[in-house]
Amino acid sequence: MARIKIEKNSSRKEVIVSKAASLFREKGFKAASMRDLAEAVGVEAASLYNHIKSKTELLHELCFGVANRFMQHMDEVESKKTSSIAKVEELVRFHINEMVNHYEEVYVSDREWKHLSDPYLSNFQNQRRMYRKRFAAIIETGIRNKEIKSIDAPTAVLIILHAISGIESWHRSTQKINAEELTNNMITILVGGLKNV
Amino acid sequence: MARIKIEKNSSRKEVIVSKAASLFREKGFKAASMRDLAEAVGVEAASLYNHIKSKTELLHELCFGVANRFMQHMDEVESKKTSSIAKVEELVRFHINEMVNHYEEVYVSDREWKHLSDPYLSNFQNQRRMYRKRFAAIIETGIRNKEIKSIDAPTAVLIILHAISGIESWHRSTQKINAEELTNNMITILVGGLKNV
DNA sequence: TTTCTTTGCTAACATATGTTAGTATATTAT
DNA sequence: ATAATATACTAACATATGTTAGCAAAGAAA
Repeated sequence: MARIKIEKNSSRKEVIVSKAASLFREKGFKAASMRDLAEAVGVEAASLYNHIKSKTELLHELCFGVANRFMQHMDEVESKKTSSIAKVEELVRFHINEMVNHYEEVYVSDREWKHLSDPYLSNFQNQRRMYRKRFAAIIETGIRNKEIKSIDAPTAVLIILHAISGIESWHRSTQKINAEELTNNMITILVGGLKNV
Repeated sequence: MARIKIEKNSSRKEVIVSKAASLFREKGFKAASMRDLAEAVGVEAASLYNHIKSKTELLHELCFGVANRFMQHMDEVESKKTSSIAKVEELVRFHINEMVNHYEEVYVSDREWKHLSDPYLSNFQNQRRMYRKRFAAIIETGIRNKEIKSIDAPTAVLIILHAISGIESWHRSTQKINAEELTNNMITILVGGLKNV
């Protein structure tokens, strides 16, 4: 009888969630079927329901898992006593790092959250809005301090976040430059583009 | 009997394609059903098939319509005898403009092309790859001329294109700054981040 | 071993979905 | 007015999909 293989310190549910991430990334949430997922996991579709409640639950887990990590990091950054530009750089580095190392989950959370349903949907949207507001506030402080060019802070946030999500293309490209070089290039352009000379 | 209303100089098919764009943008290609589309158009689902061949055809029309406009613009830019940085700026302005004024189509083309099927899929992917290569080539020339910072050109392209696709968030935000201001801010950060000082 | 719990399987369901057939009704051309 | 064409409608189909019910087998606990 087939059985879901687990690594040490991981539940069967975690295996399913992880496979779901890569499937949702590849095909999109709607287009990825539970039968696809079952096959990826090596089991029949019905068997998945011994471990999860529903397909949507998989999306919850992924989206809120990612959102929580970012929120927690934001807390940490805000509490530091560094310059605004340093904070921005740290946020950017964290985003890049997450996108490089937890590609599938972050990507899915970013692109597929639309398919959440209330109350999760509203909750997620609020978190997202809050995160961006806090990011923008840091930039605004930087502008007042003359560390950062005088630009519209929400626009800057929007540019930064979306630019980073472009790492998706990097992941799929055949001749990748290495991750460190990628990070440095992104910092140069994004943070460099903000800095007051 | 219900009838699809058309404006002057537009076919019924164009009305359908346009409504499809906004539906695909809102719900995603897979999640948007032909019945949804029919309702948006004001007609029964089966009636749509007097004008279109299939649901996928709608996606073709949208994706290739957008891709062709960008390709043609790239031809124009390349043939100009301006500096590299000016070319980059013109490309960026065009992208922003398209994203602001043809939001739905551009967005759908950007996010939903995965659901094309071969041979269209490969064709689209090739066009996309080509476009980016040509964009990167312009940046590389700029680097050799010392107009542009010494960075990895493909990474720069990736950042620029994805940053612009972030205009999606701007479109949905309640308190939008105006389009011109948005453009200027984006140019400042993106082109400013590239320029050699 | 015996009992209990976990995990898997087959079968089936209800529903949603893209699409086609066949027919009726407008609109346009003769 | 008549014929021809374009457009719409109802009904139905085949298929895909999320999920549940009921049972079997495997592993852990006693």
